[in-house]
This record gives sequence, structure tokens and C-alpha cells, in this order.
Amino acid sequence: MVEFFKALSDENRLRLVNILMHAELCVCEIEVMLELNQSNISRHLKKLKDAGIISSSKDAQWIHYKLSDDFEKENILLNEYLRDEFEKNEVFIKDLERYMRYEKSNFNCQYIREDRDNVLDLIKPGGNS
Amino acid sequence: MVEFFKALSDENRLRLVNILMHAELCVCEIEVMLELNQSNISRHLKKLKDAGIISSSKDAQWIHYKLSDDFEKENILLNEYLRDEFEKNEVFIKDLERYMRYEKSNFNCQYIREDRDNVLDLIKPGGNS
DNA sequence: ATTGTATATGAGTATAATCGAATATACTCA
DNA sequence: TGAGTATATTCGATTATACTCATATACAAT
Repeated sequence: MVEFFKALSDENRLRLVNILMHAELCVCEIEVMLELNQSNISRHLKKLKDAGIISSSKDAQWIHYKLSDDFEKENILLNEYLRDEFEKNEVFIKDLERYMRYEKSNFNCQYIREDRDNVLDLIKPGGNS
Repeated sequence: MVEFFKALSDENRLRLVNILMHAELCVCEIEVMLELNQSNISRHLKKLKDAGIISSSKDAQWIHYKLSDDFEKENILLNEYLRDEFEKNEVFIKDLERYMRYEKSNFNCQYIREDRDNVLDLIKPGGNS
């Protein structure tokens, strides 16, 4: 339990958990969604994975992260609590908005590489969806 | 939410939360129950209080701590999760055993002061209750 | 083989957390 | 008031955490 709390006691890691509760994503996608740099994200993902909160799967050169099935099944109350709290807080709501715009626009890793600024601009929350 | 997780991401503070979920206690009582020193307990209690997880009330020179009513009411899922997890873990079970022996023996702050070693001995878990 | 891309890791720094020992504060009671 | 007790706080040492920049590794594709 302490390990879960330690892993969850950082806002950036909570932001990761929030979006990974809704989608399976690779690091380069998370980069644009949360506007954090790659090494920072990679490190936080490692902590979450070590704690058993998320899992990863390889697909060619990409590594996709998502919420761990076991974590979800074995910690139902904690998961519910997290979901409820995420819904109440502006930071997490905005992150999810960015994710939804990203999905709707059918972006992908290649598109991010080719025109990162455009992606960043189009997923920005607040504008007309 | 982050503040709760930070406050809860330390085993000694979780031990405090565990016993304070069951009883209203002052620092000198917690000292014998958890076998932590006074300054350490005091500091941890402050962190928990600052996070809104516990509350305190003065009674002459003593200060009694207990779980915060608001925290309990406003974070039902998290509270349930904590209670469930505490019940699964040996450390927290033993702490509660010590508390129950303490209660049953009708000890109090004065008795602790007068014969601390005896109290420590009598609340030790494992022996015949 | 070489180049490019995705992710992880090492090194360095700044900040924060933990702890015990000692000290300060607040309160009680004679 | 002065002595004693309960709790809080400060200090100094140690360890842990978060971050950035730079480099390493792993894989893909030409």
C-alpha cells in the first residue's frame, strides 16, 4: 500500500495515471499530451510500472503503456477514488481534453514527429472542438 | 488528492492513521503503542493534520488526535480502501492489537509515565491476552 | 552497414523528506 | 512562582526525489 501511495504522490505521475486509465499510449504521445519531456516521462512511467500500477507492451520501436489490469482488479476502491478525484480537478480534465482531441484528429506517432507544433496546437483545450 | 497521497506515503504515518481510525489518542499513548519517539510522532502528526487527514483537540496539557470527520465524510472510498488494506497487513494488525490490550488494561497517560516499561510489556502482541 | 527514431539511463544539481537529539513552548499543580 | 509534564520545533546529518541535459540502447528501414 505504501508503494502505491508513494507512486501516486506526485502530480505528474497522477497525470500519467489519469490518461492511461483512458488510453493505451506511447511515450511520444504522452509528451505532447502532457507537455513533459521525454526523459521525465520515461522515469515516471518506470516508477508507476515498478509499483504495479501500469503495464507496458512493445510494438516495434514503440512501447505502449496502460493501466495495469491487475492493479485495476485488485484495488477497486482505490481506482474508483482516483477516477472520482480526477473528474473533479481542472488539471486532469484538461489533460483528458487534449487526449480526446488527439483521438478525434486521428493523430499518431509519425504525425507528431513530422509536425509536432501543429499537433500541440490542435489538441490545446479551450478552443472550439 | 496529491496532498493526501503524500501524507500517506510513509509507513509510520500510515500506522498513525490506522490507530487513529480506531481511537482518539494523545502523543504519549501513541509513543508506547507504536514504539516511535516523541518528536518523530509529533512531526508525522503535523503532516497528517496539515493534509486534513486527522484533527486534534486540547485537553489540559494533552492533545488528542483522531481521524478527521471531514476527511472521513468527504473521502469515503479512500477511507474504505485504507481500512481494507490495514486489515490485510501484519504491521497494522499488530499495532491495533497493542491498542486493544492498552484499552483493556485501562491504562492512561499517567500510568505510562509512572511505569512505561510495564505498559510496553503488557501491550506486546503475541502473548496470552 | 548506416541512418533515424523511440525509449531508457547516467550524471549533476536542487530541493525535500526522515530521523534523533536537544531545546523551546504551553500547560498544570503544588 | 517554580517544578514537572506534554507536545512542538529547531538543528544537523543523511537519504531520497524530481528535474534537465547528454548519452546509450534497441529497433526499423533503406
